[in-house]
Amino acid sequence: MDKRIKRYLPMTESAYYILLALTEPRHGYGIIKQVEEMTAGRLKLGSGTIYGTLSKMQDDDMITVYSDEKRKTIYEITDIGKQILRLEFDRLDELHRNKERYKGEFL
Amino acid sequence: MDKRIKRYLPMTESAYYILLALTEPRHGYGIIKQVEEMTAGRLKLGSGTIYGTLSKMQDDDMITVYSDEKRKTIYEITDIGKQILRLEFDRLDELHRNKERYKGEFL
DNA sequence: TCTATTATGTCGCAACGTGATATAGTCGAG
DNA sequence: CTCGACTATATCACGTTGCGACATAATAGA
Repeated sequence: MDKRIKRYLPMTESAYYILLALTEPRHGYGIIKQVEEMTAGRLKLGSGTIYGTLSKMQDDDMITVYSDEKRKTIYEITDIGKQILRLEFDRLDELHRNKERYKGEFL
Repeated sequence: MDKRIKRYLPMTESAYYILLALTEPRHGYGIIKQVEEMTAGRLKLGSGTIYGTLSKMQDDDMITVYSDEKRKTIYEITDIGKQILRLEFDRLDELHRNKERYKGEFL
């Protein structure tokens, strides 16, 4: 596992949901709407957040620009992106386990 | 729910584990060791991280300084701190549910 | 025609994590 | 009794990041 991958962990909530929204190729605005749906309206991503994160992810080969139809830019997750997402899944599992283990102390 | 609380969500991994380590009052170094144990050595908090986060949390009444025995400073979680932690638990539940729901698409 | 929605992009600020650095007490091995 | 390892706390500067604000424009419907 190289440094490029490690740099992305822990993943921010925004970055995590942006990647998770890419179950299928989507354009920026579609990602915003998908994340809103996944979080029941809780998380509304600002344009600076998606387009900023998206171009950073592109630099790091986590996503590719899929196509340009009219003025839409379609993003697609790469194998590297999937790999990082899976590592984040593992981290989330750990967080979840520790939550279950200790939450009783804080009720 | 006031702004003071909302400002802490989403919580960073470091802040989350620091609070979670306060199941009982602990001093800074004890928190570092407890977090290391909870994460099986994965997360080693730097001194800048704990003492920085700890004094910020103190400013926001999430923790209180419990006592000074010799040169140790003991930190204890407050009711506000517990409240924020519980909201973070809820957010983590949502993350976990969405992970379970979509992870199949990335294997 | 006007307004809401879709759609993309940039800029600067504030916040955060962290390593480096400094300081000092304790305790066991040699 | 000395030396190194570990315990313990604290501050500073640095780079990265998230994100709101702002700008721009096309499209669809009222």
